[in-house]
Amino acid sequence: MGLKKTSREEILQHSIKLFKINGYYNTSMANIANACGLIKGSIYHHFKSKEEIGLESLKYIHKYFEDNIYNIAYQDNLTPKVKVQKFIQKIDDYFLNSEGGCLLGNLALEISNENALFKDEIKQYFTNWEKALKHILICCYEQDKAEALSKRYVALTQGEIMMMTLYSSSQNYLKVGEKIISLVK
Amino acid sequence: MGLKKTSREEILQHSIKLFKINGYYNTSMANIANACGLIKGSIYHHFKSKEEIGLESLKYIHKYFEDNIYNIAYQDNLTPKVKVQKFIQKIDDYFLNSEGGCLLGNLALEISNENALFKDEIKQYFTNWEKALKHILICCYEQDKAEALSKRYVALTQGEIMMMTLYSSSQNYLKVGEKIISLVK
DNA sequence: GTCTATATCAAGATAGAC
DNA sequence: GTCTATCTTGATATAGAC
Repeated sequence: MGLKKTSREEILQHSIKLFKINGYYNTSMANIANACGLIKGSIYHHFKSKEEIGLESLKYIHKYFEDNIYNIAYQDNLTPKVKVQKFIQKIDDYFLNSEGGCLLGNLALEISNENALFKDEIKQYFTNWEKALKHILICCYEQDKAEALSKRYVALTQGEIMMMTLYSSSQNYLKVGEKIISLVK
Repeated sequence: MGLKKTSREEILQHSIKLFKINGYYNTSMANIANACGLIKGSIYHHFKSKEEIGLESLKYIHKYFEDNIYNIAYQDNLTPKVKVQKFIQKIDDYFLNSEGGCLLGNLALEISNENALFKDEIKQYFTNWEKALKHILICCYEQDKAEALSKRYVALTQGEIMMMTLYSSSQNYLKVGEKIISLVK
């Protein structure tokens, strides 16, 4: 058994958890290193700066959503009803098990004003979320209506994640998904 | 004309703006002092710590909402329709002119996990917001429905503030208020 | 009430040994 | 790839002169 080599991905996963729960500025390189069983200097072998870790963390989550959730909307062998059910199911699986809520939503409020790269990534994440949902809803609604519904439900989901985190209760969050599913006949 | 004496309130107003736009941890005592035309050491004459400024900032906003917005719901000389119109109008006036969005929403995601005092204040702010809206909606809906609608609209408002800040567009935010108003006949 | 000056600590980051 | 050690900066906070 060789010695454990810490991978970039492993560092990102620990970073994501810390950023979500404690925030970006309130998470130090020492905190990240400690979570990985390293000391802070060692992290710089894998990433050139904290900002790079932050941006890669956002991209990592974004890619997960693209590959596992948004893509459901474009699997045109599925019926719209099945699509929306799978889509919501995957989103719920993620956020009901995500301590600290939504990293991209959190950082949108914490630092998107300060960092254009972070802001662009976060905007793309939300824009593509809306696009995917719209692509499902287009089955039952005209363009403008489908788009308006999608935007509203992404915003509402973020608002409910905020409340779920604050009140430690998933009750109202879950109703959002049910409502979206009911929009598709 | 005597020399300007900096008041606690003046410091809070500058702090609130900085916290909203740049975040809590990313705003330093030096930033706050600079905005007030002081140097950082001087702030400690007015507040004993940054944490006290943070908590007082939350309470300051919360009190503004209580005294100027939530109270509208309890002015029982007004009709429900007028109440909801004034209520929404005041909220829109605030957030459409609030660079950086909602301080209490922002700090809910940035640090409520870290600071129980902050978290309690933020929860009270949202709970009282929901209660006030429910008190208006109770004219047209039964208890449970009024409460569910209130919670949903507070969450949606926070989600739309997030999107408004991110995309620099108030279009979707404004539709939320229209929808709430239309709920009351 | 504000200033200068400073104490103390923790942050991000780098160099070089192993 | 990880470590020890260190550099530099900026953070919160305090003491005491004016």
